[in-house]
Amino acid sequence: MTAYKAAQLDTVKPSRIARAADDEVGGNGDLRMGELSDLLGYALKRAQLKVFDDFLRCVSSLHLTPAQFSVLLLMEQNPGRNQTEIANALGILRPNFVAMLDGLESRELCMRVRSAHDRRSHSLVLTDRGRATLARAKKLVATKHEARLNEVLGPANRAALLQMLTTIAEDF
Amino acid sequence: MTAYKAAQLDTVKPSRIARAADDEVGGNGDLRMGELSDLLGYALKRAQLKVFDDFLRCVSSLHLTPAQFSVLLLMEQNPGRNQTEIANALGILRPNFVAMLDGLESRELCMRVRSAHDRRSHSLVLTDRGRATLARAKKLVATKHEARLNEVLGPANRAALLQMLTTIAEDF
DNA sequence: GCGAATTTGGTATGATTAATAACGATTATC
DNA sequence: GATAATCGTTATTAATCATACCAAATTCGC
Repeated sequence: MTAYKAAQLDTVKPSRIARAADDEVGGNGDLRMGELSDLLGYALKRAQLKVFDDFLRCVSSLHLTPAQFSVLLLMEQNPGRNQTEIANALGILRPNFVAMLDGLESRELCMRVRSAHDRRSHSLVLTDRGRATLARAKKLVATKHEARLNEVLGPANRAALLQMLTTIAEDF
Repeated sequence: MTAYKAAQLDTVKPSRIARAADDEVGGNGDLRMGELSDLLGYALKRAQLKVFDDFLRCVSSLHLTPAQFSVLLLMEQNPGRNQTEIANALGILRPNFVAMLDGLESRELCMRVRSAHDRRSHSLVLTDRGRATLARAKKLVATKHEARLNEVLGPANRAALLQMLTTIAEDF
């Protein structure tokens, strides 16, 4: 089946597949990881930590966290939206979004602008500096961070991985 | 290449692949997610949150978090190891592991036993109740949690996903 | 042997993230 | 025009993660 073929994609360290089922050591000392090696959630979390760590390294010169980067990206893609909309789109709770915006605004990367039609809400817009910083961040992410993932996984595997993760996030 | 073939595994909601490159809405209201949809780290985190959430649901009757489950698993696979060894294997810092063990021990799922050879260290062992709870947890995880992932992804995709995540966690 | 350095479990503490309740100002509803 | 809902915000708590440090026990160098 095409399905089984996927399981043996060989650009991804085939040696790992050959591990005996019950004496994996997962790189940690010499402890047996047992069925932990087959737990998707465990692998998911470890991978996520590594990827976030690499992201931070790659854009460290701009002092942007993954969360901040995603906020700036959404502002660029959706100029004029208010805090609730941006926060909701990212799964950030509105109260927690306030301090985050304070930080970005104090660095003059974005601005809260009182909306004319609804004077309760703040339209969020990038400043010129914000746009410039975002552009530089995008370049760093593409050429350093994602490029590295492409090396390790191969472009096709990376695409397949992204698709499966999106599927889990949306249809699970 | 076999690589490209992986990218079009079609058991995983092929409709998602067809999205236009620049007006994805990611399920959130109607905001444009932009290049966020192509950020592996973003997809990784969202998927991880969903999976952990489902894990919690599936084993809620046993009141076990993913972290607690992994600790019990490692105790079973490596009986008699001390706190430092178990914590290190899971990437838990020793100070933070203390309260965690306090919780498990107070529920009589495991015990700290003074080692005879080295009276500083505590050998960690599962109690009978701990073994029983772990067995039930394993069953719930396999038949509810991982089974659900198998449904959404298909078994082969699930295996490929697990392998790629492990690759990232280990060789990145 | 003996003193110095190391290791183990533990405490205290701080930073970060995540979640809930509530409030003033504004807008929408009826 | 009174009531309800929404927006940004504050306050607060819980959970997670990290660092520095301590006493007891062990190991190492000599």
